[in-house]
Amino acid sequence: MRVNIFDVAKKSGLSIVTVSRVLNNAPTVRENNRKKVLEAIKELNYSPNSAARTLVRGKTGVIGLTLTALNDSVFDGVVKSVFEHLKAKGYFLAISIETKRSEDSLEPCNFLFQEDRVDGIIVLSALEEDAYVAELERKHIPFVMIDSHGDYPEVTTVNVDNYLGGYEATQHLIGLGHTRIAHISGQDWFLSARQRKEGFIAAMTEAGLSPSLIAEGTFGIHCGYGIMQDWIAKGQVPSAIFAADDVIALGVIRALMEAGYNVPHDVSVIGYDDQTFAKEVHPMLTTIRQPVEQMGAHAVNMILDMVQGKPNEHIKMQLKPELIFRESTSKYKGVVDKR
Amino acid sequence: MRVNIFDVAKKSGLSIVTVSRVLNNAPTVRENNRKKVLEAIKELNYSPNSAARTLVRGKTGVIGLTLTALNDSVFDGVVKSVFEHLKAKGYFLAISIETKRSEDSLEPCNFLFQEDRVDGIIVLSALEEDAYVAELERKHIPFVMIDSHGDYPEVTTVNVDNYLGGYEATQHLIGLGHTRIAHISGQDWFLSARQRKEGFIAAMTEAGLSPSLIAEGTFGIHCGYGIMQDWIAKGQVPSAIFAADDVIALGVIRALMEAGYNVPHDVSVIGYDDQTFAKEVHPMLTTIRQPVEQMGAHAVNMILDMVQGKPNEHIKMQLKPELIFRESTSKYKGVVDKR
DNA sequence: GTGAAAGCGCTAACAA
DNA sequence: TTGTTAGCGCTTTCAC
Repeated sequence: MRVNIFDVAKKSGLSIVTVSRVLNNAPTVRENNRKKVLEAIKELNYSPNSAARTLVRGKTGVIGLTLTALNDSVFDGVVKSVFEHLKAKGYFLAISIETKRSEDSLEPCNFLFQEDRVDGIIVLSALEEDAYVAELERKHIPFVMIDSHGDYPEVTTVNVDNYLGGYEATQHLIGLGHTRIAHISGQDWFLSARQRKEGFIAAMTEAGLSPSLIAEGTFGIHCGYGIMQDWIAKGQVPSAIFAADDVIALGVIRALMEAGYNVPHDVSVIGYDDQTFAKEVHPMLTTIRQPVEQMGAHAVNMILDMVQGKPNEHIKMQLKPELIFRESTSKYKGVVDKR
Repeated sequence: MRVNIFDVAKKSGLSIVTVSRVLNNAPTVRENNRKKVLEAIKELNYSPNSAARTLVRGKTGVIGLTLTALNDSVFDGVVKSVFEHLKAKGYFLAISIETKRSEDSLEPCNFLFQEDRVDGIIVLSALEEDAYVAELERKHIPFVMIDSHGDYPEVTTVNVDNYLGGYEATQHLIGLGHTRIAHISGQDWFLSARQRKEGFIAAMTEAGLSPSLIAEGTFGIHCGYGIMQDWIAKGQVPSAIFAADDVIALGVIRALMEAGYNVPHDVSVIGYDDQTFAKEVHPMLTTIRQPVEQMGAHAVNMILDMVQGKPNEHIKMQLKPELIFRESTSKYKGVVDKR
């Protein structure tokens, strides 16, 4: 059978209480005895049973994270960051991957919420946010949302300033001399998509340009290709395009290349997210990078504060994105015409 | 305070034992009483404390998964599959992201292994496999390895036939009429890299071609770009290239395009893994897809069998990859020369 | 500084 | 069919 605290007590000649004290770094243990216990622990290769601890302490020591996809540089970065910071504080990470629920499913909105296996939850860019918020509040499970789409005054959130990102992406293009600039946005029900678009509009308007070329696309999907093809067919090729994410940008570039346009010579394209592939493709993507490490770090700090009962005035953290200037954008070279 | 089994017992007018029986679907409960209990459970919104269950049952109901990166279509697919299959069996998924250990770290090789929080572990394409295997066997933690690089006779593994993948990729190129075919491999210490290379060599040799153009690259890193540039500089441009993964292929294509070559007109390039971006780039990548869903499904079945004590003769499962023919490869058009 | 005893919430023997 | 009793391994009063 597994070695337990009694075995350690017996071996060290002390009581289980003293062993427990050593385990928990209680100051009231004679140095000599502490050594004995530590030695016994090492010799027996003992480690405390976490279920027993959880039972008596009422805390599990694990934080849940719900997300929809892993294969994304932003999510990947955030998850890694969350994992590392949790690990540093002695917490475990449990993951729940939310797939689209079938319409008529009666299943509660998330697996992780069904049991008491986590002390708190980090919700990363959820699809069905409203349901999550409602359920989590009903169950009184502490939670933090990263990249939330809706607006929940009572909820603690960590977001990146998408307005600023859209604004800076557009300014970058304007600074390069472009005036006919298009934007392909994400789905409108994503707050982030709306904010990037607003940033675009603001920058354009400020520069006295018309922000009229806007198409609504779909994050992460190859919509850029179709939209661009459409614009090409209609003879509406702008000299620069701000795509709401890198995948859209990729599709745009593919359509342009197939139609004989050169990027960035004929058309500049800027993406968003700085996906891993962004610096592998030809041309390398100019894009907006999100501060994934910080996002994870803050989310962890906040959720642990909440779990540990520290006051938390449902903070709204807002982080800044960063422009990464690579090859897919360049100075305006003149009227665009298919060569 | 949280509602517990006593509350349910009181409310339903039965003992906690009967409640427990209902919870565990014991057949020996009068239908009438079962209903009463169920009703009380619902009214009180009760759910059993998992720590208490874990403590008494000696099983946690969670399976750990260790990996090195998420941002990869293959890993992503496997993790999703593992998650879904575990969920279907009522298990939770805990994740540990292995980052490279600092040289002098005394830290045990993996976080998840340190406590008794998991019933078993799925090791996904680990970097320091030997250490893992040793540690896990020493601790008697059941485990299954997916995409293992070394050769461990005693370990249960799920792998994809990389030899076959390399063979088919090469055959595809040969079938297209190519004869001067190069291969950029992954690091040689990856079994998968060696096997893909062997498949390449076998296919070439079988066709009476010389498999002499081989360069050792680095999985997932932009090595393809540099190697291809080198070949171009030396005037050693083959008419087709089999890259050991899609990222390498991307780099190869970028170098070719920058040097004025057309892919696939001048040079055909085939990748490996079918990353998400593979069908977004221009040209869309021809590649080898791994059966990620099956990999996850089998790994889960195996680990749960082991956890539940079913006999398991350290199975070596070998799955088949699939060729995805897209745009980056085409029929041999004649001598390659820069146009 | 240390230990005896109670109890966290549940399941498994054993009786009834 | 149901309930009583005894733990699972640990932490936490509360005496000593």
